[in-house]
Amino acid sequence: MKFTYPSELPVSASRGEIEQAVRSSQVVIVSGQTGSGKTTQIPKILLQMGRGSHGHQIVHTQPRRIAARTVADRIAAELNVQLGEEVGYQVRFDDKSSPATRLRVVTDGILLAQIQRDPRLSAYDTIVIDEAHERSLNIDFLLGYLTALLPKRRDLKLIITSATIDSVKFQEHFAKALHTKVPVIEVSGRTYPVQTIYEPLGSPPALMNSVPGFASVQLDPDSGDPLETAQADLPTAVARACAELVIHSSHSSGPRDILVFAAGEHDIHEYEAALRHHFGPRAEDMRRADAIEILSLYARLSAKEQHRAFQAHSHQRIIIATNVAETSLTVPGIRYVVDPGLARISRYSKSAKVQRLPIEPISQASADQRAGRCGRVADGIAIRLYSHDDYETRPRFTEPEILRTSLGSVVLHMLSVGVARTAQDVTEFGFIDPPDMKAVSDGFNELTELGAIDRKHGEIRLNPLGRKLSRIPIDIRLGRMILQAAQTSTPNTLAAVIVVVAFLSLQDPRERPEDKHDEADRLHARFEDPASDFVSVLNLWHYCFPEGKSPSSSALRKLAKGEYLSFLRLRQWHDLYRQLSQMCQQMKMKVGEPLPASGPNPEIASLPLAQQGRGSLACSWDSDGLHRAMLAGLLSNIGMQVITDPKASQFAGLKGPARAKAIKRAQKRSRNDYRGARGTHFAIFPGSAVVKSPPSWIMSAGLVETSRLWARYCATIDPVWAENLAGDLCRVTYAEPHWSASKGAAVASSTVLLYGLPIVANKPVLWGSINPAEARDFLIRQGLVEGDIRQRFSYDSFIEDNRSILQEASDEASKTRLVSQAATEEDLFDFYNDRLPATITSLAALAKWWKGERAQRPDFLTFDPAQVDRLQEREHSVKPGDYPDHWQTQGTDGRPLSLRLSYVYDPQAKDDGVTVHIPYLPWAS
DNA sequence: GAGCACTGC
Repeated sequence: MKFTYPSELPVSASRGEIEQAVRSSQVVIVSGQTGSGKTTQIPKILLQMGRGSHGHQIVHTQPRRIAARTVADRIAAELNVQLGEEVGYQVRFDDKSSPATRLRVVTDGILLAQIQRDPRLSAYDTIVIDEAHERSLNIDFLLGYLTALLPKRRDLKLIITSATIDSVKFQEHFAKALHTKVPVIEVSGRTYPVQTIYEPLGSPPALMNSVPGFASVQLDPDSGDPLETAQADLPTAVARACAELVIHSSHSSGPRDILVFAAGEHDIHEYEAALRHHFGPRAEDMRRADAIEILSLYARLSAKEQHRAFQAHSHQRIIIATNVAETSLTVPGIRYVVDPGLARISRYSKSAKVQRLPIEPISQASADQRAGRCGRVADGIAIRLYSHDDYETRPRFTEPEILRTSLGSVVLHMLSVGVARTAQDVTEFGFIDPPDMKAVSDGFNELTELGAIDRKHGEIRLNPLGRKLSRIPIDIRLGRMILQAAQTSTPNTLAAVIVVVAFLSLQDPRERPEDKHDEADRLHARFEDPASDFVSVLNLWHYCFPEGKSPSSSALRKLAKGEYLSFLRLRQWHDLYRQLSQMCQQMKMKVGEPLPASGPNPEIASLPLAQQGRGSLACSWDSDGLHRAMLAGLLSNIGMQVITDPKASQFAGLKGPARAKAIKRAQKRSRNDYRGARGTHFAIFPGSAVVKSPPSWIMSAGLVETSRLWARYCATIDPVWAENLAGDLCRVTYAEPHWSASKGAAVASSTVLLYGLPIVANKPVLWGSINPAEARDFLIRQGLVEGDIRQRFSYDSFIEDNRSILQEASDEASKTRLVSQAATEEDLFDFYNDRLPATITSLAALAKWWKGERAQRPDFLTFDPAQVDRLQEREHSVKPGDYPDHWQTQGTDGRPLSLRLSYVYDPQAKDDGVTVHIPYLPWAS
């Protein structure tokens, strides 16, 4: 290794200071703007100091994969070593490191994952967290974890690099937590000055006014709009700012491209239309000498379309971009920036528990970052389309992500590493900005919904499912689907679920180029399944990866090109599928093959690369199994269709065909309206195939609120599936309890509610069982729905005694109580006793028979005679999904044996859950 | 009838 430090990089001058700080302190903060060279030079300084040796490494984290690769590449080149030897990198699917590696550049997610295996991070003696000011969930978790770890590992050094303004916050945090001095080393940037100009809506053209003689310059000779035109809206304000900058550029030399920031795709189109209107032929005819090329840039664009912004070009350019251009992508040659000051920010709604994407004013830090994008090649100018006062009143920083997302995965991670056992542990963990109690308890609730945790005496612990879940490197809801699929007996269902889960964790590989929407839609429609977007996904998979194998790169590239699919994302999809299925195999799950549901769709069969002969294969996984497994992760994303007929008054002003058309549209719209969990309302996203004929019940993989609450990918479900999966999340209400002479039983109508949705409605319940799932099951299975049970229970007296009370009970709660009391153990006993096979003469035989019953009905309470003593405890808390029972049989000694379980409604119980008293009496007659 | 950007054992 050869250590040289380019003298033109500002950080080189601070080398001595940095070395000194790292020697004397455990935590060092290096702050500096882009271009200071801190990212590449600091690791070199550390290596030269001798860190990253004696069996320990230096780990350097980057927020993005590409960055991790390129940083490692550049450092290796500067040190003149082979990449993968002393300097290596590790990102998902790609590990270029060796035993000789002393410096490992990784994404922050990789380091986070390593904590699980190696909680003390003993592989490292130095950790560099780069770009800490981005404050992503991963970075905040890492910094929080390291806050707790550093006192236990005095030999471990932490270097944080960040933008200047954030460094104070990091310094204060670590100084306070570790009771030491935390040096901050300021490194100047190597950027050009940027002039910031404020032009709020309706104001005169400030840039031109600052240049004598320009005030009356025409925006463009062809459009005839003078610059003074008061701009009432953002698109015209954007156009005027660009016009000013174009004029400015014509009077100066050097780069002249303009970067316009927009909040989203919709805004991009609006700005583009305004710009084309203003620049007229100059924006159309690229053969003109003064042509202006208008491009857009956002993440969902195809690779080819994105690439255009980075290609060399001769004419002036205006690039309209979303936030991708703020941090992830650096557009070269930008001299000017136009910043309307808005962005879509992801927020988590605490009341509705859904993700929201509102358009909000950006923070000062974000505005400065945007302005900084034009100072990289020459003196720049940034025009802000809001006032200086507006800027001053904005928040200093964008709220860190940890305060804006659901915390389920953070909590899961903390439980699995063992740093938290209560919600308080989480809020008191060393986070720089600790989330509040409400957000944390929501995180715990999410884990409860997924069945990942058990609560005991105020302490929360991961159960086996939760422990497995924490090992699966994907979103926890998606991980839950995998674990559920692993439990189902149908072969190959797990493989199908993995295909879908992998799809859902990546960007959709289906592309829709702006000018070819229709053709792309038409081609993609071949894969559509009208009832489930997830089956569509599988159809796409079978088309792209017949036989489950990835075709050669060139074949896949060719296929992708003609089908409006992204080659890169298809490959990522396949990579992730492989990673997940290998992992499942390691966790001893039977994966199988994701074979087509029912042979190829005839449409698909006619396509060139289609797998012929699939039709002869029997269905290898069942569609119900796939959807049931997925539902385990999506319980709070179910929706019930609400049809409200449009009112005539809505069409009062319309006549004839126009009226008919409006009514039809309103009717269609009214069918796409769903009541979701916790009183929310949502609609199927127009891109989903399910929207064409909205089913009465759906589940959705992802609810996001923008213009309204949209369900992105959907599938039809049978809501009854949710009942067993939800367990004690379900609430049961009873109505109309009465004595039915024909059925010979107390009968009530029960409704099972999940998050306020009636997943099982108006089902008759016999004996007022508190477990309507069982009762319903019984009624159907035993053919008792129409009621042929002879009246032989001892209900008469109970009903006689309580008839008036039952009829008078007005509120649901008291009805519930009464009906529950109606279920006495005698009734259960009689019923079951009648069904016991005569051959049973001992508890062991009873258990055997019972086991057979359970095989068919897996939610039965486990009954093991060996555990009988345990049941003698006076009180047990039993989930409604469990099935306590009541048995009597004869022992080998001829004496009757009985296990009696009875329900007792407990009005004192805080939850709607039911406390069950289980007196166990091996009867001695 | 239309959604910001990242990331993982």
